[in-house]
Amino acid sequence: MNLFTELRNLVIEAIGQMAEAGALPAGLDLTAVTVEPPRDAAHGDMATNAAMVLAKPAGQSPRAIAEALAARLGADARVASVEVAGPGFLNLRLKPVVWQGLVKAVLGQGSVYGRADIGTGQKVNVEFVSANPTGPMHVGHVRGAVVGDALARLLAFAGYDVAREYYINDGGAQVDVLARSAYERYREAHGLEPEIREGLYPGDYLVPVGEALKEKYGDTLLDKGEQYWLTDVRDFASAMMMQMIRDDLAALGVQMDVYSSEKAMYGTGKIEEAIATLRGMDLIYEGTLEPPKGKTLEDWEPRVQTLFRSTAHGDDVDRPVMKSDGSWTYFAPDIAYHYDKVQRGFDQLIDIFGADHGGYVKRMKAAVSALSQGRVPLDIKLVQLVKLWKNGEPFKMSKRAGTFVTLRDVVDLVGADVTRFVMLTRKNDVTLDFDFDKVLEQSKDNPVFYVQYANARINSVLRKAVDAGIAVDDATLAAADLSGLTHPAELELARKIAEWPRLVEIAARGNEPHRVAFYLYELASDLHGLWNRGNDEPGLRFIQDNPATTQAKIALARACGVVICAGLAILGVTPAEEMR
RNA sequence: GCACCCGUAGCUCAGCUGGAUAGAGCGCUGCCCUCCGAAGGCAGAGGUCACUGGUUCGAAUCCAGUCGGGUGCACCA
Repeated sequence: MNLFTELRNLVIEAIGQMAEAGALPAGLDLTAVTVEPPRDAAHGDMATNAAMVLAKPAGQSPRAIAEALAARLGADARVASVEVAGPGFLNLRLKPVVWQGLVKAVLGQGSVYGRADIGTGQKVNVEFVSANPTGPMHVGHVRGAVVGDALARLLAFAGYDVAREYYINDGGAQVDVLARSAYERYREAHGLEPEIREGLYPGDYLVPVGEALKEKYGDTLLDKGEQYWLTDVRDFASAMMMQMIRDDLAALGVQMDVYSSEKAMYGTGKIEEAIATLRGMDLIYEGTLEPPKGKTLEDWEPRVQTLFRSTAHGDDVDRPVMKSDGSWTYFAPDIAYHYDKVQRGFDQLIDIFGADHGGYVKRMKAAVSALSQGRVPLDIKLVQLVKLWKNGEPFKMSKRAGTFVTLRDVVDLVGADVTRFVMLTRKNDVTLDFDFDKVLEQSKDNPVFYVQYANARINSVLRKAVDAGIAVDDATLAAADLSGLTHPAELELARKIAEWPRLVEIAARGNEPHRVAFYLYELASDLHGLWNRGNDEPGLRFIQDNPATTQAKIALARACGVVICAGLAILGVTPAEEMR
């Protein structure tokens, strides 16, 4: 049930009829014809640009087309009035019965209302977080985790077949550092003084790892050279770190479908295969890169390396896949990993990166473009920094991890629901201020509270109705007589509810889950507005003396609640049944 | 030097992939609670959409350039 597509179909039909009648040329391209909510409510319920879009190809003036089209649209049973406005807009007003029907439809469909099928079952892979398994997740990861997860939920709601994936960066030097750091904690567990040298990870989250190592290996690793224990300790420690990360993600309500390991790709031939494939396309060559300009590198010297001709696919310079010593760069397994995703049959890939990886975007897109022969689009969302505030000043905390604020710190302080919602109140490419005081405030300034409060009010009304002996289950409400819902304030709320499917489409097309958060705020605002008007106009209150009237009004409130819950589900936020 | 992101009300930010008189919250100003739904409500002021060109019926939105701010720039991950 999407009123906007229904009305657009009406417009398209009318244009077709005009073409048949000879009033318009046949075979016009109608893709640009839109039916949208006008920005100004005074312009009616819906507006179409059809006349303006068709004027040129039809060789007629916009107003002439608009007048003729208006006559046909006005004949439809759903349309109350049509007017030509401005440069050729057609403003439609719909009859109250249309909005009443919408409320019924929402109640009938329940949580699937708004579910779009723009995905048509296409397989999408959303890769996010992908933090190094060297410690607990910190705030910097939280935003990426929330955005990725909400995006996955949004795309699933929009009809895509979504897989959430985490790429474990366990193949590089940083896990060796982890192993050495854990080894010191292992020595510590034996009562020896740990030597946390410069460059090792000092966080005390490694203390339990040291103890676990002691439990497993006893003293057999003590006083042995690194070559004896590095591999084992590394695997052991990174596995423990991954478990911790999984727990952190779970605390945030994020569940991955697939964990892929970088290390696991070494020795399988996958990297070699991916590079060979590129080589077969003449995109791999031996060469020397120019030194970067404007940035002085003291130790720069020309080196012959194996390079990927990423410039052939839109990058600025070619990128090395092999170091001068013959080992792979980080980029090589990442190419292989993305190649693997392509081979697994995904129709679309999405990566969520931290903004500091912005320089990596073009080469990754180039690689996917080459390896999929342009078939699989890769969208990379860069997630900007989160600045933490408390008591009006930048917030630093070092509970257990050294110098950074962990995911757990944040979730423990404000809860997963608040964390998630607030992280989605900005689009991804803008920095976000996270103020611990404000996000916990119970007032209108706080969007989380505001939306939750709206849902709580709706539930409160439902409970009161039940207490009064009025049946308010969805089936009853959907079948109730809603003809009493005619007040402009009530229809305005219905209008907002009608926008939900449209919003889902827009948000999903742009991979922009934050739009859902903003929509919910607006929807809550309309609900609160209607509620407040009940103060002055008792006739607008949801609970009335007449049970039938009450049912009609509650049907509207309940429809609003259905959408709030659906929206919150996409954000991964639990709806509040009541406020405390 | 190059690339990417950002620049919208005093502040924090939305803005439907090109639509009409550019919106919201905070802050500010003025009204409104003996009571009936006030963890508030109503109304108002506040804008050269960084700047300059271009594309067209129409630009905050697309393109080019300029100016500011941020980030990243061989052999790290």
